[in-house]
Amino acid sequence: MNADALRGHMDALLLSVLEREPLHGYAIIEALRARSGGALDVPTGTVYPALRRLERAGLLAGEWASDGGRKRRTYRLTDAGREALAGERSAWRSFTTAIGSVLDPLR
Amino acid sequence: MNADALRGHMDALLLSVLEREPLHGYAIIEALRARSGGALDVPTGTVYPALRRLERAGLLAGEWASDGGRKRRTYRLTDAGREALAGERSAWRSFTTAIGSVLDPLR
DNA sequence: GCCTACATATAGACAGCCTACATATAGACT
DNA sequence: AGTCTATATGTAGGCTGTCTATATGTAGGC
Repeated sequence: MNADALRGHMDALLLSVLEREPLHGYAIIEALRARSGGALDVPTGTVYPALRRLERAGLLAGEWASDGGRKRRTYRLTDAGREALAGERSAWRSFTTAIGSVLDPLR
Repeated sequence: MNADALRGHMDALLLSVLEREPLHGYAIIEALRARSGGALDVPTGTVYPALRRLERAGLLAGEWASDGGRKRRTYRLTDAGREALAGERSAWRSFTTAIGSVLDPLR
């Protein structure tokens, strides 16, 4: 997976994976890998700053928790995050339609 | 259309639009707009540098021509460009499948 | 003369994803 | 005890490609 291709779609991925249940960063990375069948292997240096950014934007709410000795920062979708996710989904459809109509010779 | 979303897909778009016939930059922009039903309106400051980049990479070959007093630089796909286009198409399918599998709740 | 469409090009800003590094706990194996 | 792997979070700095803004010039309509 080319790095640049992800540009601008990271937010949608993070919001989407948090739709059903709150997760912490590491679990999010695993969920992305699992859901994509291994195609998406996003480095920590991408995810953690992105989560912070989304939290600052009010789309996520983060909270520290402890499981044994390990500290985890668990993120959940805010209401604004849920709205943003709907927008991202819509944007994704427009995006694939637009690029697809150029790339796909039969259309 | 969000600017960042295009990242890493510009090459595929440009190669694809040049697949059938050589075109000059301005015509490429119009072709992208037409094929996408107006969704893709790529600024000149994006296209011209990108064409140069693809030419340096050996995927396109550019040639100056004149139509009346107007100078045009017409680009055509090289063999390497045709191969690259096939790779871009394949990458695009992988990409949409991967992202789609995360974004689409029914899958 | 002025405006729009056609046509190309560059400089500099900006954003976000990456690599690499730093830190720390838990558990398995030797 | 020491090592290794998996778990878990985080930052600094680099890279690169898209954008905005600007510049230049021709052709044709009004």
